[in-house]
Amino acid sequence: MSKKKTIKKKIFFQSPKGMHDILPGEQFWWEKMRKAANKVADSYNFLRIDTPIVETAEIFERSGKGTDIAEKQMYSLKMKGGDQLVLRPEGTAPIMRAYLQHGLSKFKDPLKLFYFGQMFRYEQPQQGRFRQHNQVGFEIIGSADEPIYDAQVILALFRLIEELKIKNLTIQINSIGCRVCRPAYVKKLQVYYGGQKDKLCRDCQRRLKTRPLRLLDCKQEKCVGMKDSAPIIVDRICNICKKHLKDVLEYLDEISLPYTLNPYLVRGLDYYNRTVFEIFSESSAIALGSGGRYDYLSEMLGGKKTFAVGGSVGVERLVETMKSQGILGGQRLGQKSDAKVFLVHIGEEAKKKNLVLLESLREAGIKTMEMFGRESLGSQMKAADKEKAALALIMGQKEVFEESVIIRDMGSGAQEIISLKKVAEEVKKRLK
RNA sequence: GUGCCUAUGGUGUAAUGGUUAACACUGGAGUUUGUGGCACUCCCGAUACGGGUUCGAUUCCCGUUAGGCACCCCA
Repeated sequence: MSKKKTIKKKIFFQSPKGMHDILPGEQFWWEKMRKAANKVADSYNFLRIDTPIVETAEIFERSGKGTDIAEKQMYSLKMKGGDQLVLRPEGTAPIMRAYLQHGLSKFKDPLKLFYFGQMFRYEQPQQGRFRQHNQVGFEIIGSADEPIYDAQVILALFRLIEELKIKNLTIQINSIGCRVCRPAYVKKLQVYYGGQKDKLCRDCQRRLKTRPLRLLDCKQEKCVGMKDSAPIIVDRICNICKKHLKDVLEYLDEISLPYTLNPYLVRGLDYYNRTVFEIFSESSAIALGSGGRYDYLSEMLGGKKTFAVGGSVGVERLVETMKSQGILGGQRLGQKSDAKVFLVHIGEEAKKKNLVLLESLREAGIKTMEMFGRESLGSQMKAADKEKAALALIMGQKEVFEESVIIRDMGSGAQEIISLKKVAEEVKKRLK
């Protein structure tokens, strides 16, 4: 092995597992995401909120009690003073924390908030699952548990995904009841499954105690068969919850959103009550977005009773879906600049003058490209061609002396000499 | 955390238990220091890492790391 090689190997690093660089060639989709999120938020008047990327561990320990997200998948940081901070694994609890901390209930009721930020979960990466990922979320927080808010959150998420031209969306929706009626249902479920415990898969035998609702969406064959005659949650919830669900569905009907009532849908986080939902596109089995009502979260965080509903979409999943559905939005994938003017210099003096020319074009609002590192005219022209420039501005010794520049139409090859003073004007005229 | 599969230049692919690891694209220089597209020439650039078997390993074996898929879980 040569010396050169060993040096190279030593400085070889890669991004941490499950975390990715977003390279220039991909920024196009991300920009599209940001624009779509801002547009939808703006048109429904959701106000942007940003919370720190780290929070006190206890926020998630309380809000995510009993879930893998809070108990196994958090990146935790031990501070010098001894307190524990964690990289946020989800966006809702921090927002509720901010809502309570700043007394945002005084600001507006209900308060509609949205966010776009990074979340961290320590888990095995696979398709659509990363250790660092981005979510866009919408939350409606206030003093009333109006079912129309549930519909509004779903609507906003749905429109956001639609805005990205992702096709054939469906919404799966369910109600998981409230404090009053859910425990009775869970008990019935445990009795039903408990009676035939040995027929269950090993995971489900464990879940029977810890997370009985999860039995309903187990994918193991033997468990799937049993769920058909299992008690159905929407039949067992209390009348108030039933009414709430019915109203949500009616609102969705009113705005013609395509939903399916899925009695087996349950959610990961325990702060949810009543409405839970997930949004899918035809092409993938993983949810693009999800959410639900979380009327108990504020109390779990030590605040007073506050009603809330919210949901989020996974940005990486949306980008992935856009790619797989061939959604490019018209522009080339590559890093081609959209600048149309290429500055070419011949010689040192011309290079200096081009720096000045570049500035005056910038002041005139004209985007330019150049390759100051290249010296030969030929290779600069080649570059101008490759970058698909419409015009080349060529400056040589003669032009420096005459305070002029050659303007060349890259399409026709026609060129003429014009005075430096008139360049900006002429370029603008030609680009029209 | 568990299971299965994978790992060759920046990208996509070849090949081999034995000389200098091949091809295409991309990138750079030139043919053409006052003019691009085509063409031609040249150049940069790789066997993920660490062990083992062997006279010899990029190839076979083990471990690690990373990636993919599935489970768990979840956006």
